[in-house]
Amino acid sequence: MNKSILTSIEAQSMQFLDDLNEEQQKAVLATEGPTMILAGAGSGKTRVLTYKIAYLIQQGVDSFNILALTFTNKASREMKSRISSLLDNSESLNLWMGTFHSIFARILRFEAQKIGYPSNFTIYDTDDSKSLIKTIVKELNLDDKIYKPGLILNRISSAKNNLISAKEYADNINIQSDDLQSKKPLLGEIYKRYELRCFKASAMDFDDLLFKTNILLRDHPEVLFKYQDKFKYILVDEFQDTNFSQYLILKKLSARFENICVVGDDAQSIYAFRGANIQNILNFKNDFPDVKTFKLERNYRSTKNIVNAANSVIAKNKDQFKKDIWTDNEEGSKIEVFKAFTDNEEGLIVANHIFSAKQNHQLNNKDFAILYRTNAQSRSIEEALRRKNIPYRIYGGMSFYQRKEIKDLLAYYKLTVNPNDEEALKRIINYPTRGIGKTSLEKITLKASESRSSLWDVINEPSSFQLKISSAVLKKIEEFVTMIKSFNAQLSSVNAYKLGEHIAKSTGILKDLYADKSPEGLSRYENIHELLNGLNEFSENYPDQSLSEFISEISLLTDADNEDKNNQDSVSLMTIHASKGLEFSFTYLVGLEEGLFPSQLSLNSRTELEEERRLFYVALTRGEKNVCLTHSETRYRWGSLISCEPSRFISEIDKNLIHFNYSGNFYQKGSSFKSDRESYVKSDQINPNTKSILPKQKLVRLQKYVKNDTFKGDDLADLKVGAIVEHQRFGQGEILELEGQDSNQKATIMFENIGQKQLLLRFAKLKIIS
DNA sequence: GTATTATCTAAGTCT
DNA sequence: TAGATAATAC
Repeated sequence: MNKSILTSIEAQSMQFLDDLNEEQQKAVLATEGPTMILAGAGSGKTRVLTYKIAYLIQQGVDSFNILALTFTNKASREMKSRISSLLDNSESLNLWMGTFHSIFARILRFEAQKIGYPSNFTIYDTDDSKSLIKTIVKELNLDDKIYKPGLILNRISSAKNNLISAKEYADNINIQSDDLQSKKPLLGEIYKRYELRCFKASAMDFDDLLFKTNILLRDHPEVLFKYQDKFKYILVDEFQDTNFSQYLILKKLSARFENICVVGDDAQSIYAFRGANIQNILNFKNDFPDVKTFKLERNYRSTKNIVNAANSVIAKNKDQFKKDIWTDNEEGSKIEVFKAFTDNEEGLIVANHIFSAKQNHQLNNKDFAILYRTNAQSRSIEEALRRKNIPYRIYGGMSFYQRKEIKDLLAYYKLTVNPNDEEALKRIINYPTRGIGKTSLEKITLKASESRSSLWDVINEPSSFQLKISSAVLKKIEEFVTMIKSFNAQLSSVNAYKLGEHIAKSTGILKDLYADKSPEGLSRYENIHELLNGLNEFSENYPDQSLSEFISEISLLTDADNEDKNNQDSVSLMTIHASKGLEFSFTYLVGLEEGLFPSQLSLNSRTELEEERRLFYVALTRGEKNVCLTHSETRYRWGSLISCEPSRFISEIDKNLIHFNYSGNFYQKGSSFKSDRESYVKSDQINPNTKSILPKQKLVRLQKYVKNDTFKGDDLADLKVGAIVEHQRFGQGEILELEGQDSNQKATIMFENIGQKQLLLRFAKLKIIS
């Protein structure tokens, strides 16, 4: 071997390692065999993963043989680009890197036939799943107040995450008695039907992507062998948040080479509710007895005060691994606490604090983050930021792809790709309205379930199902089918953007939204264009990919994956869950109140309360320089005002590390806080350039009112206020008021027996009595 | 079948 | 409060 090449490689690897501390280096160098890296918050675990992959490639491992599972697709993009710059080549593009869901969706598409699915299967989101469950509950004539779709989906989801099939679920005696006790004995039956319907619709839900992968690897040894051989090195980020289903996939895939490296922090496990299991860390030690373990305990992110405050909180949890997180960073300022009287005031306090911190510390908006427990809390914060003219961006919440207009257009795309997609079909068969209404759809659904066919089968050949529908409607159905077929025929021949645009135009969606000139209508129209722009971008980047690939791409996007298009400098608003892995110079934690954080629903059990505490730990450790906590004495919930106690988590922070920005006893209400409060509220001046913060809904109502109120007095038909008229059904009455003109003229009539009614004269057949 | 209005009920976190 | 559903009118 040429010695000079070897030394240059060695020199390069040395360069790598120089960026890492000793423990990180050891973790990177341990490439062979199972390794577990327990990495505290801010200890540079992403860095270790990135360097480890770069090191592997540099050591001659083919990048095609590396599988890396990250928590978001964005994280994977960032990691890839960092690896590229470390290696100064484009090898990272060949890596199999992404979220569990997107990686295994990709594999499932490739191997779909083996488990009886077509490769163009669609992915049902939560709304689709709930809607399907709802139909099933209705079909079984069950009470949807007992069989709530959301709860049922949770139950099915956790079954799937524990690899319990519908049949196993229904046959299991323990589960049966559980469900009987909760008065839902037919859950197993619903699960069975749900599975069948998903299969008929060629659809998989989120959990299926993992569940079916397990089935695939279990029932097809040759497939398992193929991927075992392919993924010679497997790396997993955020291992503490993997569930049993994911763990089993990892275990199977790594069984041959056992080159598996997992990175995680039990203190940051916050997804138990979707099946994540800290026990996986323990299982890992059992399943891979010769595992090498590394601990990263040095925090590079936060000040001493923040690190110690977080440590003092997490120490209250009984269930945890011993760790000693420390930092060499400056001491920094104490955790600050502010109290507000209302949730709106809480928003103002935060907005004002950001406003002055920005000036005092010369910071940009993007150095600030406001974190909350529930998405609903963002509203009052947003309003305050708008008043202070501080640009912000919300991550999560009602995400772009969940909007009605977007889902409508996407449903057309989905149906084009997979006509069996029942939820997509139901969504758009009568949107824009084409005269195929509820009754017709019910008839079609009935025929479909009678013959165990898909809705598409029925409408595709109505005659062979003896569908009893008027010929006029039948014709409309036929037109609809022809339209979808024509889209489908263009799938492989026409560019994705061209076809997508064609669909938006020819179905009338664009026209329909264009016609709506209300503020919401306008924004819906813009949203459709945004989707089309995204599609166009996709088409330009991947010219040979069809609409089909676009659909599968976006159905697994996390909200954190969406890049800020304008790359604006803005304050980040998100739930604590969404903030995992991120860091911000100034972090605000709002709504620290009992019943909100910790959540009311977590107070029943220690395990759930401990998860809330870990969540608080995650939140605290996002902050680099400064962490502010706020709580409010009152808060609107379900439209009514409730009073709130400060969260127990505030008092769990070491007293020496926290500063209450209101004098007097913390638990004493009222007090001299008032002066603080006044100074905050006073300094808030409404910027005249800021748009009205009147809710959109109200604006619309106002416009409607103005439009209809053009009182013109009597018009055609000689009808006057005070005239006595007779109506076919309502009998005699007196005209109290007339409004509108021509064909829109409307009369308010007081009928003798029925009382006051408003009728459109165009429709109401009235005889004039006097 | 469609459009408007009235009533109900729900918001915990995410793929 | 606000979105979803049921009721109502044509």
